[in-house]
Amino acid sequence: MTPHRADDATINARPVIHWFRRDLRLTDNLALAAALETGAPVIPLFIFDPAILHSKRVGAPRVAFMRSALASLDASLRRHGSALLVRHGDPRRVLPALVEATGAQGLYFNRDYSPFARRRDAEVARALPIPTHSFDDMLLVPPGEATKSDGDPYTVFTAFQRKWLTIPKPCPVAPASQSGAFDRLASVDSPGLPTLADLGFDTAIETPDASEDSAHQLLARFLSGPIYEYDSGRNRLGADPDRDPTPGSSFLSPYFRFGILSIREAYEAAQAAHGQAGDARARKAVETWISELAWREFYTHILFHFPQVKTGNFRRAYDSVPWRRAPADLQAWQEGRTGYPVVDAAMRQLAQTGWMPNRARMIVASFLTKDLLIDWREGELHFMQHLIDGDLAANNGGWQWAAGTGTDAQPYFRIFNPILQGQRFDPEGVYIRRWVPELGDVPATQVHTPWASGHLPAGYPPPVVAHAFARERALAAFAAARERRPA
DNA sequence: TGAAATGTTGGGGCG
DNA sequence: ACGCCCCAACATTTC
Repeated sequence: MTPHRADDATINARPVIHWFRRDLRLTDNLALAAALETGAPVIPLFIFDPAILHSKRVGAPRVAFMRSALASLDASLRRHGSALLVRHGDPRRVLPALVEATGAQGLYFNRDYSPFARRRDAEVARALPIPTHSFDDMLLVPPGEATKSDGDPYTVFTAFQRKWLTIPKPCPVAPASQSGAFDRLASVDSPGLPTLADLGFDTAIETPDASEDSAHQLLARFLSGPIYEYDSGRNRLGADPDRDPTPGSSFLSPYFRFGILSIREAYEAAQAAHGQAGDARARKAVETWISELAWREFYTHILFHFPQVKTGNFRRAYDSVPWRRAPADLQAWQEGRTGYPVVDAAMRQLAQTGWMPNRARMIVASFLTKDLLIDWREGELHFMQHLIDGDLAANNGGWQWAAGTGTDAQPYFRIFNPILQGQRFDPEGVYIRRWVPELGDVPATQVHTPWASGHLPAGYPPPVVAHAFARERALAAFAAARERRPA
């Protein structure tokens, strides 16, 4: 390392700020690395924005998970002789004040492509007297870089992915080049993190540890075997999380959501796994997992190019679907009391853990939008309030896909049968019994249709609606909407 | 990353 | 042995 010269010290006296947002890690963080490379002291900053914290889409589970990530980040920074500087308020006011107080000469952050964040960041840049430096860190391919030959964004996933796969992906920042650079972190006098109660959330579920180490452990375990069976494993709802915490899913989504794990690192690791796969089937499984990364990028691009999907159907043909206002049914779904065991198991897992496997998400989304004919926005909101990985773009995309209203959505007549889905993906009823204790003694032959035995176990409700009836009702409602306004 | 309805085929029971 | 029917198993179409 080159010794500092005196004039460097003078130049470098004025610090720069790294503003952490959805990149809560020190490893392979583009904006942070760039800030450190300036040679100036780097002030690591996080801002709790009440506008986000108190929005109806934000719930205690995700805030608790994020707080865990911040605590871990703060601890890491303290090991480097620094600390996370925490501020509360509107960044458009907090940042100018902080720049004034510290004499900072630059602001560094990684881009967030959501409509809210883009507007905020533009206004922040306008409000500051110093240059801002932003980076494409969150995605392997940023919005605008995977478009059709005429420049239009893709709205069909398979076409998007074909293109996405051909685009060279960035490599992780070499860790060695950074390790010494952490010496540049400014010493920060921070009172420490607010508690959940300080942030206005009284109770919260127990969340997974949100440290970078935990993310790396999950990734390593997933790569050690499950990734080679991912395409079937992700559908096994009943795998035992005590014996195998990452049975079929990677469980990395909450870590990607907050940038606790670098997407470049994960992609590079998956590419390596692909090269080491034993046979074509294993290679295909790895490709399936990589395509989930592509889905994440696809939906981020979709929200970027079509911000109106946040509140409206991507396919306007379904604008007149007569969604039912059925508060009791909605509540039964939210609380896992629909009388359909696999639906109830999944909804209770969500309430208790803040997470669900993707298969379960598809099942409960189909049930809400098709069987109950309740507006996908209700489901999207509930998911955002409970999911620790809740992300506007991915969640919205997933819900509109399930409802049939989205980009490249499944056709409206694809209606999941909650009994068959349970039998297929939880054949022994292990998943159901884990989350629905009332069904603990029901044998596998009855566990998906507990009403069929003639007497329901105490405390477990009869089906909220008969699936065969509900299916016909949904088909008629969607078909009528299409007829009123063809696609 | 559907499910149900409808169509086709072929084995086997039976008169 | 033959024709008839039933129906499981699979394929195709429809929503």
